[in-house]
Amino acid sequence: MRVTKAQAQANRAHIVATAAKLFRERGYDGVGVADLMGAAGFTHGGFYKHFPAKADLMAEAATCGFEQSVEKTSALDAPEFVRHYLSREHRDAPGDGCIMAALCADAARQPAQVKVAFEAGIEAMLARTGSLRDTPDTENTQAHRAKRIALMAQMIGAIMLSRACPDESPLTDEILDACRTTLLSQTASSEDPTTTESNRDA
Amino acid sequence: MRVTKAQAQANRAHIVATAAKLFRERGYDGVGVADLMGAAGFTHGGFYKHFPAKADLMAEAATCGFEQSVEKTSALDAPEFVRHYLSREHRDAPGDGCIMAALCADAARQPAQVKVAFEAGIEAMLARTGSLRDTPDTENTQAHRAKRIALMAQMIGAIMLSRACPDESPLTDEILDACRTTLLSQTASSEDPTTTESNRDA
DNA sequence: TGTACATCAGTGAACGCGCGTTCACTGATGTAC
DNA sequence: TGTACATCAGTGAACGCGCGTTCACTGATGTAC
Repeated sequence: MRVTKAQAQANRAHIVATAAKLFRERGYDGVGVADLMGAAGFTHGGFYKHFPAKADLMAEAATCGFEQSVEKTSALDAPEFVRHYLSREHRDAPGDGCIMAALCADAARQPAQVKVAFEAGIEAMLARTGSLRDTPDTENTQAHRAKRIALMAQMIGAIMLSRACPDESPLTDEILDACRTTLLSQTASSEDPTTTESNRDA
Repeated sequence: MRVTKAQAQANRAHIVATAAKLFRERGYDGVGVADLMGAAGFTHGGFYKHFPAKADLMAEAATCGFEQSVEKTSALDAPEFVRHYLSREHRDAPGDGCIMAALCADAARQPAQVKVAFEAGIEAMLARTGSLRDTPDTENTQAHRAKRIALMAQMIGAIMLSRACPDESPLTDEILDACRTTLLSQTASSEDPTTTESNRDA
């Protein structure tokens, strides 16, 4: 049953991408190796032809997840980014959403290789928020870096809090709305006031 | 080996408190029933004399964790709260820290009873941040509730991001410092400018 | 280009282990008289 | 207050199960001649 070198490489990438999604949906402990390989269309035994251990896949899947996020974000300006991030769609689809909002608590309890991947990914996301569409070059300074960190922390915290509430709880939407309104009024105060406050959709 | 009714009640409370700490340190999946009962000074078999299942303890431990947080916070004013929450001490001691920062990602994947406990706890914490020491009554309005939600989200996100970085990474401190500085300059802009910016200790 | 052999991606049974939960048992506590 | 019996908190062995990982095996791919 040997397979082309190119095919093997593609299969490996497919396993990583599948893991990146499943881990975000169910957490690192919520996805077994057999689960994962089945979802990717293989049997579990082959796993160790690609990865020394599950923890190594966690680290690679994290890197993959950050790359996806950076890519998805690349065409947005700052208010679009906030609205997209703090949408109900994002909250309800962790598997396709931000890896930080889904897994950073899990990552904190994982071995070094996973945390190193998170550190690099967080740096990449910070760089990305510093170069969103229409961002003036003056914002790419050390002083504004602190503000971007605070922005990211708030959005991640909002999604996580929102997800921790029962689906039918009014709090779950209120948290997203409150943070979106707060952030947009801060952002837009220096430019276009029409895009703030009243915008409560996705 | 039967035990006084009062003693049994005390033992039960001790198990819940032990769980509240261990869950925050290692996550719900990181603490087994035998682990937990051992840490509380019992053997595992007795667990089911107190709780129908592990998930029920998770919910009770969550309620207990929120109560602890509300209590600890009761004597602080707003800047003290921010400084305390975003300290290195808090980041490095999740077992004694905020349950939201430690477990809200885990809670999002747990059964309804756990998420209901989180919802109630989040409400309680929101009420608490609305009545910190020296808070003017004017802040206890619907409009300020949104700001308090945004504040909480940011602080929770900051601790989680910080914990996801490797211990020796410069990012882990930078995240706390950036969020503390940003929040204190917002808070203090309307009162005392001397307590802002330069304060980089716990 | 054709043949012979080594490689190795993927298979599926098997491993030891720890998990949540159950159960028969113990013996001090609580209760009924 | 004293006695007889029921209750039940806590014990520790046992349950089935799914976990991460290992291994002998397969057979198409890659390579050496």
